[in-house]
Amino acid sequence: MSGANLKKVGLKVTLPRLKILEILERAGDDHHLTAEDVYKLLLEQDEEVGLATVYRVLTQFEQAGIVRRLNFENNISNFELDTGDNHDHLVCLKTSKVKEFVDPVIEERIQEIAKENGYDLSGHSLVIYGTLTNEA
Amino acid sequence: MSGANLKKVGLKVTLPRLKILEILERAGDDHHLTAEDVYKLLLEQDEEVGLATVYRVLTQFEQAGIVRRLNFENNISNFELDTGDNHDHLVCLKTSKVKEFVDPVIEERIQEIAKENGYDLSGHSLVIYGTLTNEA
DNA sequence: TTTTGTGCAAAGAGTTTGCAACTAG
DNA sequence: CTAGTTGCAAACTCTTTGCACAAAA
Repeated sequence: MSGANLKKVGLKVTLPRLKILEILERAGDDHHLTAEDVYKLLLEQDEEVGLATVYRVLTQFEQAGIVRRLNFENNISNFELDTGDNHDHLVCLKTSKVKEFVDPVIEERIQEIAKENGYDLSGHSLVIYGTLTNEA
Repeated sequence: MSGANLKKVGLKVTLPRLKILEILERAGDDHHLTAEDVYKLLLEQDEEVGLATVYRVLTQFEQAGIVRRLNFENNISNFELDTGDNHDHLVCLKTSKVKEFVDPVIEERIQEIAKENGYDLSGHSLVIYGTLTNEA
């Protein structure tokens, strides 16, 4: 993911956008960042980017399919790079650590359930909540 | 559900609480009301209840296990009577109509996934989004 | 009467927007 | 040059809180 990709979706290649992309990449799998998180990380590396810009950029990325917006229980948005695999999430209620998983069985049932009920499926959101017991 | 049940969970039987309970009951399966919805319904039947009270009461009901709080995509809370069956939701993106379902296969997979990943399962949230095609 | 609940207005959190200054193409 | 982008402050939406008054037990 880089400048070329930004251009491809019709977004000018600017410093804030590149930096935010970089932060999302660096965050990896079990960090699903809030806008605030991204903003703070930018400050830590002495980038002068406003919080409003972070929101705008994340929203644009979402619309461009670069980023997924996740809504966990707290009514606050978390963002992750959209890797294309349509994974779901396991959230630890103690540590807030997030793990990703894909389950073909569930995936299939979801499609069937949508069909059975006369819905034209467009997506789903599955979050499993629990507490991590013995850390691997 | 009535005054007796309120008392059982340690809540005084008051008019706002009874009226809100009544509204939730009347709403039925495919109406998952926001606090605002409940508030407006109260006004429509000429009940003088403040929005803050609606929020307070719904939160108390949630803690008492009378009500479930649902968070769909929009980061706004919807409330429904907690019937005990742990159902999930199908949401129509056009009409916002909500349908409930229970799927044993998915239920089982969720338990397995939690275990496989070393999580002590405490709950989950599954929402399927789609558009209702030919209304039944 | 004592405890608990209520209404109102104000505060709070997260997010969005208007606008003048700036910058990539 | 000029259309798109940014930072800031102000606005907005949903939700919670402080407090004086009111109602339940």
